[in-house]
Order: sequence, then C-alpha cells, then structure tokens
Amino acid sequence: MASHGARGRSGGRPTLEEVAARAGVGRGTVSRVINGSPRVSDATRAAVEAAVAELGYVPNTAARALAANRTDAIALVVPEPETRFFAEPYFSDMLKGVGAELSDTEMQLLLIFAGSDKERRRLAQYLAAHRVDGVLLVSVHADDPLPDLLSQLDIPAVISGPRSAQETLASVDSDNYGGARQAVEHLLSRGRRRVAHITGRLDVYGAQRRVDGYRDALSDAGHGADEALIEPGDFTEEGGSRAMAALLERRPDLDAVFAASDVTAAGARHALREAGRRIPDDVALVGYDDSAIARHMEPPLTSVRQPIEEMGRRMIDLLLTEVADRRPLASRGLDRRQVVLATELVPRSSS
Amino acid sequence: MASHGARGRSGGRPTLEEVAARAGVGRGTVSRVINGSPRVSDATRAAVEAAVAELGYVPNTAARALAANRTDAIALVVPEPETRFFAEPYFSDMLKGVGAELSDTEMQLLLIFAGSDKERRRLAQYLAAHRVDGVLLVSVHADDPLPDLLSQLDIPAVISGPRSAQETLASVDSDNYGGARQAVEHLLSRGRRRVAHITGRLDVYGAQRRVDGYRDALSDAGHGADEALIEPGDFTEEGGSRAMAALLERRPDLDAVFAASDVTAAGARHALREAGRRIPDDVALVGYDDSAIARHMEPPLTSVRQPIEEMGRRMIDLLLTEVADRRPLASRGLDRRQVVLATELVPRSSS
DNA sequence: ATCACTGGTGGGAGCGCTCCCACAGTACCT
DNA sequence: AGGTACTGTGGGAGCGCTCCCACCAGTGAT
Repeated sequence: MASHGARGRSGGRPTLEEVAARAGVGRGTVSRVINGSPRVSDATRAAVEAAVAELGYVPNTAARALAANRTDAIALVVPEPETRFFAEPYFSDMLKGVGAELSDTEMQLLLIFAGSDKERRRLAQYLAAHRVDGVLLVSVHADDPLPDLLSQLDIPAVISGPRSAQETLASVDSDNYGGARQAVEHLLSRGRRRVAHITGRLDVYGAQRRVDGYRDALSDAGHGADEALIEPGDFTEEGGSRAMAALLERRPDLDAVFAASDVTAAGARHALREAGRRIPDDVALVGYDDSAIARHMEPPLTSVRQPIEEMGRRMIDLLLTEVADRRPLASRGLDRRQVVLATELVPRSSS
Repeated sequence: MASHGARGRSGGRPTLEEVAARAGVGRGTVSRVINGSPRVSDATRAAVEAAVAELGYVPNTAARALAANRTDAIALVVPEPETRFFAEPYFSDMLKGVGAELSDTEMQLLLIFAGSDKERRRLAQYLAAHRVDGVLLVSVHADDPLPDLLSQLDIPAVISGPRSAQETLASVDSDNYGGARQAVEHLLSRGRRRVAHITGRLDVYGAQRRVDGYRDALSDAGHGADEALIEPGDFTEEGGSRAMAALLERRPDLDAVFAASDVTAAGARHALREAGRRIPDDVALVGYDDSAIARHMEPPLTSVRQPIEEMGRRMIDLLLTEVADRRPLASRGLDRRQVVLATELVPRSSS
C-alpha cells in the first residue's frame, strides 16, 4: 500500500526514497547504485535501475551537494572582458579542449568573466561560497590576487601558464622556451645572422622564457648575445611597431626579427614597411601563436603554434585529479603538476 | 560559553546558526536579514550584519537550493555548435546584454551549448534535474523539441524569436516585418521600381515576417505583388548566390534586391558580379543583420540593424519576471510576454 | 563448534538552509 | 476591560541526499 509517495506530494519529482520503495530496497542501496558503487549485487542493481527508469528519477543536485559537500561543477575563469574572449581564438580553442575532455563526465562547466572590478568582486564572493569544486584559470597576470585567493580557500585550481618557475599551483603550459628556440633556429637555418627579438610583457613568465630561448638558441649556434638586438614589447601592435622602429634605429643591419606574438609581429611589419624594408627579402619575420593574423598577414607570417586545445584537455585532466584526490582524505597523486607541451613551427613566406 | 561552534567543526565555514549565536538572535532572524526581509528591526539587522561581517559568513547555496527549491541560476542555451557561437557576433552581443542586465542580480548565468546530439541529451537531463530556475533560448529552429520540453517540465523560458504567431513561450524579437518594410521603402525612395527579395529559410518565423513586410511595403506603395520577384534562400551564401542567379534569369530587368541576411546578400553580390551587374549602379542591394560582413563588403552593404544587445536585456527582464511570478503562488504579470523591438536601417553605398 | 572475515544491505543522523507556526509585545479600536 | 491587529522574533520540521555504523548471511580457518 505504502508503495510510492509516503509523504507524497504526488506532483513532485520522484526522490531516492520513492525509488527505494519501488525497488523494494533501502535508501542506501539506491544511493550506491546511482553512484556506481561496486558493492551491490547484480540482481539488486537491476531492480534499482528498473525502478529509476520507471519513475524517471533524476537525482537532486542540491541535496547531493549539501550532503556530500561538493558541487560537481568547475569554473573556467577568464580574467578579461568578454570582448577579448570572443575576439581571440585562444579562448575558443581552449574551451573546445576543455569541453571535449569534460563531455564524458558528470562535471558541469561554468564560464566566468572577471574583467571588471565589479565582476572580480562577484567572483571572489562566488569562490568563497565554494560553489565550484575546482577552477581553471587562464591568462593570469603576474600581480593577479586570484591564484592566492584560491589557495587560501583551498580550492583546487589549474593555471594556464605558471606565474614563475616556482609556481605552486598546478599548471599547463606550452614550451615557450622551446618555441622561441624553434623560431630562432629556423631563422638561422635560413641564413639569417642578425636576429632581433621583440619581447612580450616581461612580467609574464612565458615572455621571459621566450627571451631565454632566444638567447640560448643564438649562443648555442655560436652567436654572442647582442643585447642591442633585444627590445621590449608588450604583446600589442603599437608596442611591436615602436619596438621595431627602435631596433631599426639601433641596429639598421638586422636581417630577421622574432616577435613574441603575432600581434606584435603585425606592428613590427608596419614599422618595417614604413622604413622601406621588404619582408622577407630584407628582413625575415617570425611571430608566435599561429593566430588568424598570421595566416592573413601580407605576406603570410611564419609563426609558432601552441597546442591550445590540448592544453585545455590537460588542464581538465589535472584539475579532475586534484579534485578527486581531495574527496577521500587520501593519496595525493602530485607526480606531474606542471605540464609543458611542445610547440610547432609553422613556416610561411615571411621568413 | 556555547558561543560559536555548538557542534563546531572548527575549520569549516560559519553557518547561519553560528551567525545567529554570535548576534544573539534566532536562526529565522538571520535568514530574514540575509534575504532582505523588511520585517526586521533596524537594531537587530545591524547586529546580524556585524556578526556576518566578523565571521565572514557566506550562505551555502546548496542548502538554500535544497530548502527553497530554487537554484538562483538561469541558463543561456545555444542550440548550435560552439564554433558558430564564437563566429557570429550575434551571440556575443546577446551575451553582453544578458550579462549587463544580470550584473546587479544574484542570479548566475550558465552558458550551455547543445549543438551535437550528445550535448542535447545532456541538456535534457540537466533540465530534468531542474538545475536552473529559467532558460533563455536563442536561435531556435521550428522543429526543435526543446521549447516543448521546457513547458512540459514547467521551467520558465524566454525564446529569442517566436516560432510562430501563436508562440506560447515568452519571447523577445526584433521587428522583422518592420525591418523588411524599412529596407523596401528605402529602395523605393531611391527610385528603384523592381525590387526582388531573396528570403531566409521559410521554416523560420522571422523569415516569413520579412516576406510579409516586403510584400506589404510594395503593395502599399502601389506596386502589385510580383511573385516572380521572390526567390527562396536559406540564409547561406551559396543559397543567396543561387537565388540571385535564378532571379536574374527570370527577371533580368530587376533593379534592386532585398536579401534576408547579410550572408545571403554576400552570395547575391557574387552572382551579380558574375552577371556583370554593378552595385549599386545597375542593382541596389540591401541586407539584414548589419553584421561585420555588411561593413566590410565591397561596396559596403546597406543593412537592417537589430538591437541584439537590448534583446538580451529584455529577455532577462522577461525571464526574471516569470521566475519571480512562480515563487509565491501568486499574481502572474503576463501583461506583455511577447516583446518586439524596432530595427534600424543603416544606409551604405550598396543602395 | 567457534571465531574471524567478507560482500551485501538497511536505515539513522546529519548537511545548512527556508518555511511557517507560535508567541510576546505594543497599539489601536470598541 | 476586552478584543483585534499588527510587528518582530524564535525555533521545529523538513528539503533529498550521503555517510557510516550496524547487522545479516555465507565462507573458510581454527
């Protein structure tokens, strides 16, 4: 008689209890089946699954979150205004990788923009409320307080691009050092001898590593480091243009430029044109990121490609591991919390 | 003595109960303060707020969701693959409006892509679990089962672009009829007399309305409807090109074309060029959407602009109203559940 | 036989809120 | 005086899960 709806708000969604009654088992057993515990007999499992299907039972996430103290959600935090998010393929590629890796998981992905101060305050509140089990942090600046907030709140997080060589958070990065070497070695192999470098913002660790790669590639090839061939940029087009002009003034004999980003390269190209230098005839140019800009530049730009989609996938891998490790008070599997992925040089006619 | 942490897991986050103890009031009172109920004396409210601040209390969303049977989250569902989402400014504009209108709300926005079958199944499950209080549905096709699923689950939803004149869901749309009239009237005012129309996919209600607007504008101006001047397209570039070719064959004397989208217009332009017709000298061309394509076309394309960002804002308004109306079993404020916003003609040199 | 174990199971005790009923106090009519 | 009505407040009873302990076979070692 008391089959379903003991306290039956008959209209409502079925509950665990109702499934249990229907299947003739206890609540605990249904819970075990739902959560895929192995310690359930096959017969019982079948009975429960039948009841679930008949009743159209769907677990109540809020109740689960409350009881288990987890949310089964992670956030992808973009500390940029939404405009940049849409403008740069970096983010959509990243999102594609993240989505793919998450697709056969129960985890739900939240996309959070934190470009403005207001949004950042909201985010802090959000994190303080522990509304996600983990955080993916992309495109973080050196002075960003977010990573520290996360460690303080003890929320698992993975960062794309470590802030320094001593990064404490788990991170996934592409090989900035190796990518820079590839670019420079490519230019040298093409017979260039006076290779300049326009750097990125040097408070970004990845930009520093690119400078290191540039230097080492030159010295390994027996070229002394010529500091006059290095000019700081800031990843912007104007910065690239300004830096190029400075370089041309200082070292008019340069025959190649490695720019720390495609956008920077676009600026450099502009300055080169103004100075009447032909690309690649007079000066070869290599960028970084292999963005749409590179493909559409005139002439098409040789660039270093980062496996961004794979970075997204690896970030999820890492994060899920960190989240899982926190569930039982057990084994930390921190074997490799800093992942570095190889880059690839995409040669085009600018070099 | 028993001030805080009656059952104190000292490490954990403070709870409502702890705040109540600290402030020397009952749980109910703290809850009232947190939720902004007016029936709390100023003195008590101040005491509670102080306790909240001292303890750094943040409400537990899961507990609240469980007890109150709401989630304080809404979903923006995009039934397209992510690629299109990033490619078309429509979505980013929409998102901007939505975000703006939501920013001084406690509501959290979830972005859900449902392009593939797998994703759609996930979404259905997600909605069945009632993980959001409401849904924003953009870019829905006529045969999409999603709207019905939503009404069936009794989840408030707002659709961008009604599926028919009898749309039951709340909707926000731009004035497709009026926009088409604007386009045609503009062409007539420029002295054009044989204005053709390449339609959109006619299973999209908005496309039908554009045809209606086109027809009425012509007949109101005393031009009989010439069905030979109407050719179905499908919103794609190839479709536009094909339709244009057909029109030219059938009515080589046409002197203007109103295309149901900028993309369609791009296709039409191609066909016109191939046929040796000059734009606008021989044939004037008007598109729809005022997208980047319109601005960058050669010659720049006259187009009808939809206020997409405002549409996003209005959709949120409507949705929040619907969600609020469902909270107490009270007053439905369904005054205007179908919003239509005016369009604007942006004249450029193609007409 | 007795004593471990082990796989399988039931159900109590929470998780941290909101809802709502009860009730004290004050104020304003009859 | 007694009624009625409100404001402000406390706290019990859930919301629907998970966790964990207790318990019941069955199995093999002693």
